[in-house]
Amino acid sequence: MGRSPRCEKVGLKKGPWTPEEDHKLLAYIEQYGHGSWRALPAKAGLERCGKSCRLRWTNYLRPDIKRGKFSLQEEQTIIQLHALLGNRWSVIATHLPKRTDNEIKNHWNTHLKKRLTKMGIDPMTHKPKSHALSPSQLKDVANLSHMAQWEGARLEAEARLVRESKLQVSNPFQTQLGSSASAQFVYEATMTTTAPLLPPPIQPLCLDVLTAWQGSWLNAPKCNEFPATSVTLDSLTSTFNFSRKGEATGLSSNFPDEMEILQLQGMAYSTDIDDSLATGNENILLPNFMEAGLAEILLDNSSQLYPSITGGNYGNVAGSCYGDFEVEENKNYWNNILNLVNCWPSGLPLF
DNA sequence: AAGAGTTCCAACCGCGGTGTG
DNA sequence: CCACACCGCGGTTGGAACTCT
Repeated sequence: MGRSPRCEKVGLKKGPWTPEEDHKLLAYIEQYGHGSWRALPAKAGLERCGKSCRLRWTNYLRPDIKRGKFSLQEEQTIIQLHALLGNRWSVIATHLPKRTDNEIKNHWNTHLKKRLTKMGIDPMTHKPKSHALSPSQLKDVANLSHMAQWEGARLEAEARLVRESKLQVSNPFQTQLGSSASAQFVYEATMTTTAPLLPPPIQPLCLDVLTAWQGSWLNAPKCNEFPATSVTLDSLTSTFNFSRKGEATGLSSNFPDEMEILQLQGMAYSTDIDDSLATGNENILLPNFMEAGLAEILLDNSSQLYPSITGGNYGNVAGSCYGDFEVEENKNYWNNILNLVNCWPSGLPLF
């Protein structure tokens, strides 16, 4: 059966979009919705193939897209979800409000992958490089990888449910909200606009695999033994101190965006942020992964904080034993992934 | 100032899944 | 069941922008 060529028709334009083309596409979709992408270019007066139009819309013109730098919170979420899901960018994008899968994929490939590599973590497996592990740890890692595969499959299935419920939202412009809307929002929108047939969003179970994973690290032999952790598994929030906007550990300068995300995700924080900033009341409850070491590790000045990572003399990377900093980083790294799941509020689905 | 090297990201390509007649 | 068309996804690329020497 041969697949027919798509964008190869003679006369169809390729390459960068002009403002005029953008305007045509935007105007058409706002008025009529995209409908069939195949038919859209002719109707909209564009000399492009439908596929090119779809890409331009979903990755650039959609009104709910946030552009610009990724916040630290977003980067953490990407890394944590990538550890569970791998390169399933569309699924990951459902957890990053206003970000497209293409943007996330680009950011991963150009920034995050390199930073993980520098940390001595394999960006594809999210495991420390194997030469640093003892045989018993390697065995644990193998077992837990198997469990993580199951967990990833479950999360992906839940993401599929969300996508399916989105498709049932009747208003075409609501469907254009696409990946940015939280599952709860989609569920509510669906319940108010279509027949009440959908089940409520699924509340995921605790991610036992990662608890086990962490347990394996904490029971590691002396050489790689982690110091007593300050982040307990059953502590869903922790006291987070900061002096003012952007100066806190783990918060980048676009602080309001991060709080917006936390609110979207239903994260608990006890004190009104603005009041705290104004009055100097600095104790605010935030999910504990916000204060963990990964935040600092991922900051661009990590080379000063962690000289061993970026070529300094600290630690013994070449041998079988990590330096204390790197051991701590690996522990925090997995704590963060675990916390992403454990911190998820009971009222919101993870996917 | 200029050339070389690097980074970044919008856009393209091709595959697989799914719907339809 | 088959053939085909459409859509969405992940991988890759080309060139603009930026940085370094």
